[in-house]
Amino acid sequence: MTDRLPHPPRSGAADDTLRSDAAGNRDRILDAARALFVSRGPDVPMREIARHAGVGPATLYRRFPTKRDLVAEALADRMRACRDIAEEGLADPDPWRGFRRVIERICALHARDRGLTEAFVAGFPDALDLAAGRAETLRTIAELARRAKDSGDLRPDFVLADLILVLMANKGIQAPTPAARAAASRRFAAYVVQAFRASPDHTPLPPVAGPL
Amino acid sequence: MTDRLPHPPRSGAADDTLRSDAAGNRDRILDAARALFVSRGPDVPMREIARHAGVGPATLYRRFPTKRDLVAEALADRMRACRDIAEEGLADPDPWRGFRRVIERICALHARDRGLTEAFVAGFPDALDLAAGRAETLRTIAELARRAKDSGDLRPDFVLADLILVLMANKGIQAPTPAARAAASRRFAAYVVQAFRASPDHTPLPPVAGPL
DNA sequence: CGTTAACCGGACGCCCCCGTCCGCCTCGTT
DNA sequence: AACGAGGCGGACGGGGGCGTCCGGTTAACG
Repeated sequence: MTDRLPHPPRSGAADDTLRSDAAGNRDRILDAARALFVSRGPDVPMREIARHAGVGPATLYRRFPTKRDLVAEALADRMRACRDIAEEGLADPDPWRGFRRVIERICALHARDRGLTEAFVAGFPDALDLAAGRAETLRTIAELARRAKDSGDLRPDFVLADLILVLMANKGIQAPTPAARAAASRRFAAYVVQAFRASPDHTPLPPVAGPL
Repeated sequence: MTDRLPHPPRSGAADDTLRSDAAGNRDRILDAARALFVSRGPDVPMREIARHAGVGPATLYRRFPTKRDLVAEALADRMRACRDIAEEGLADPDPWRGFRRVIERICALHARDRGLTEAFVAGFPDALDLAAGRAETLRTIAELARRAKDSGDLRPDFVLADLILVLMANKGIQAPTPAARAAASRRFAAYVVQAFRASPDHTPLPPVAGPL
């Protein structure tokens, strides 16, 4: 109980006390995972990622015991991109233009790999990095939405859950090639922006949650 | 070549020269398939459907050699419902109101079971019944859209592919319970209607297909 | 340059799903 | 009542993904 451990219990963060080959493999695994998530969706077998990275399955599982760990690490920078997009939108002097660009850019980002959308929708509570990034992004967008409502451009009955709704819907868009999917998502985002825009005749929106 | 066959080559339609127990089993298989497609999505294993119907796997496979056959037969009435919805919309004296109702009702229908959406999006060329129903539905909606554009209520840059886009997006909507999914889809459909409505400031829409 | 501990990947066993074959059973008819 | 064609479901072999163990290998350090 009182023994001093030869290695301090590795904190959750990426341990940089990794042997050089191990670190290289780790990076290659992450690269392969990112590439495959984009090209073949988030359901690629772990095996496939390992093969593509040129390592054995054991190495992959040792470094990332569960697929969620791998996804979390692989998607960390995308999540940061989401945060940046939201903050750039908030920085726009015109709240509505900022909001609009946020919708367009986030849809485009999420059209690239759907794993990010899953992280956003489910917001899995493990993977703290992702959850934190998600929360901060949503907070920023909420503030942006408030300002856009105040300026009278965003419809007042918009709620933040509608953004999740749009991202889920965006995830459903399929196309034979990544380029086609991007184009379809772009058009979809344009429609969404139109739908969110305030309009003199505001037919009331159905409630977010169904009747209890 | 000139022999008269004891049984005429069974036409693609459901053969009614089926022994009574076989017919009963066939119906129970279809009921089980419909129920499971709704409650657990279109990816339920064939085994599960057979178990739920109280028959063995062989019986299921004998009656429906491929899963696509089963899906086609199970979804035939939903597809008919789509057709009816479209025609009722076309019958509405106000084209825009008809169009709007078609969007709402078709989204609701497709929110119930996603298998129908797959049939609509992919429009698989086997399963002739489904393909025919899909084609007729789309033709009717195209005509309705033309009228709604003429009346100035539907934005002129709407194309029929946008309906497919919306259905794909609708398919992406997830929720813990069927009721919640229905509610979310309802709200989504309302947004879509708003997006499709003609507006004085028509910011140009991104093209349907991306740059070549 | 030698030692050692960490790392590597091939191989294993498990489970689930798929599609098919075969011996028994049952409906429909004579 | 008895027959036979058609139907039935249990059982089989194949394939693929998953998560883990172990003997060989290699980086790191004295």
